[in-house]
Amino acid sequence: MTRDAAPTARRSRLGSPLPVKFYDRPTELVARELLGTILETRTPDGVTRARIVETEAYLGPDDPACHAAAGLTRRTEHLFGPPGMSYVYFIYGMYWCFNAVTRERGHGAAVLIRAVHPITGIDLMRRRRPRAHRDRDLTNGPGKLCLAMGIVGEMNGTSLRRGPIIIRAGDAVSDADVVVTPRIGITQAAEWPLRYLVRDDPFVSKTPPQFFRRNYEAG
DNA sequence: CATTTGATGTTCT
DNA sequence: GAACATCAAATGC
Repeated sequence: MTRDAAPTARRSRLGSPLPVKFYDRPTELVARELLGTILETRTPDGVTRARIVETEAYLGPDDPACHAAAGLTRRTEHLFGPPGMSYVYFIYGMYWCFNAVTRERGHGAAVLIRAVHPITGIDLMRRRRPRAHRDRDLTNGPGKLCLAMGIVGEMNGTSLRRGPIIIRAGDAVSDADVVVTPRIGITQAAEWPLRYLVRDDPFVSKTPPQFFRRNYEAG
C-alpha cells in the first residue's frame, strides 16, 4: 500500500528494447545471443510477443549464401544499412522473411529469425494462420512466424528499438541448451554451422534428417 | 517417419 | 530464364 508500489510492480513486465549489441562484433555471436530474447510486433490488429528459439547468421558479401554477395541492389538496400534495423524480404512468390541487421553500415550482414515460441496474442496468431492445425505450426519457420506476427514488406528498414517490430530482453539461454547445425534451405555454403536453436523447444523448425547422422552439439 | 511436388512472383543473370 | 534464406499437401515406406 505504499505510494509507489503499483508503478514498481508494473515496470518489470517488459524487457528493455534491443538488449543485444548488433555492431562491431561477429554476426554469429549476435545470432547466438538473440536466442531467448523477445520478438514483439505492433500492428492495427494488436500486439504479439514470442521468444526467439531459432536463428541463422548471414555473414556478408564473403558469405555466398548471404544476399549481400550480390552486392548493393534495391532489395539489399537495408541489409547494407545501419545495425539494429529490420531486413524483410519476399521469397518464393508468397512469403516474407525477417532479419535483424548486424555490423556497421555497408557491411551487409544479418541474422534470420527462423522460429519463435508464442507468448502474447496467440489467438491473433491463430487467426492469421488458419492452415496451422497445431499451435506448434504457428511459428516454427521463417515464413510462418512472419504470417503469425504480421510482419510484411512495409516493415523493411524499420528500427528494432522503436517498432513496429521490437526486440526486447528475455530469459537467457545457457550454452548447454544451445544447438548449432548447418543452415537450412540454401545451396551455397550449406555446410557452414551457423544455425542456432534452443534444445528441445517444440517451436523449433524441422531439422533435416541428414543432420542427425552427424552429432551437432552446443558450440 | 522420409521424400516429393505444386503453388506463387520477385530478383538477378 | 533460372534461382530462390518456404510451406502444405500428397505420396512412399
